[in-house]
Amino acid sequence: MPELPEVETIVRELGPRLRGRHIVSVEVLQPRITRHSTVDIATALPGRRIHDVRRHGKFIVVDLDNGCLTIHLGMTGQLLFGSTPGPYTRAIFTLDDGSLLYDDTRMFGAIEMGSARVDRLGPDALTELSPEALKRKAHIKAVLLNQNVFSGIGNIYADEALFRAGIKPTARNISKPRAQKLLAAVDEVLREAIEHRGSSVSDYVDTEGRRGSFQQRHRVYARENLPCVVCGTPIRKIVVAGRGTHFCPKCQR
DNA sequence: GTTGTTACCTGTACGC
DNA sequence: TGCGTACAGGTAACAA
Repeated sequence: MPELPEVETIVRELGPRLRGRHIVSVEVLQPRITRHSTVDIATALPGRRIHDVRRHGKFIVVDLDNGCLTIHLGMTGQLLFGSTPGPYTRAIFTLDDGSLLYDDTRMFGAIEMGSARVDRLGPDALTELSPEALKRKAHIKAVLLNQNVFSGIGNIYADEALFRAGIKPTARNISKPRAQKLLAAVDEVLREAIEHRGSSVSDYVDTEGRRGSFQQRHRVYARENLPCVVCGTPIRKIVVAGRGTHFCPKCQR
């Protein structure tokens, strides 16, 4: 499931490969993936030149000579160079020097013209964040997952950051010192994950089909009933904000 | 405006 | 082996 570190890894690979390239044609094999687009990308994109590729939260933004294209990988989206189309290929971008496939088994991802959805997001989680933004009544885990507060954090890194900060996922209205500690943990865990090219938990791979390795460093996520790496207490799993949530009942208060 | 719940979607794991 | 069911979690839409 691509969160900020996985998308950052992909964007770093896409940039050098796409900058300056021209889009020759686009074939949309599954119309559902363009459900958010008010413009038909198959007719709008051919002939356009790619200026740059950047990221905001979990969104990939491809800057063109006449606007931009936004890609969200959802749960299972993949962008692959030099790959053969398969049963889950949802779109094929033919460029002047090759092709780029968009594969997505569950089709939670989306491709659209413009940046309407990106414009509504909160600040990127890797930028300077204000602890005041975390001052909310909802469970702190739900606050971290709220992309309008700040964008890029998903279920894995929310659990990992809360563990490092020693904060229980169900805490509410946390104090400023605790919020500052949490923001530092968010920054630390995201940067560490980027160094390891993200976490490959289900089927995340980069543009060359390679897996990340940060899942080997998870301290709580997907470690239910295993001993806490700090105190040995079994890691518990509960549901918070409708998501599987892993934490150490002793280390996190 | 804020918060919580549900739907969408399909592969995988599990029990029978 | 084959079938049915639960689960995983990204965002959007809806209800309270």
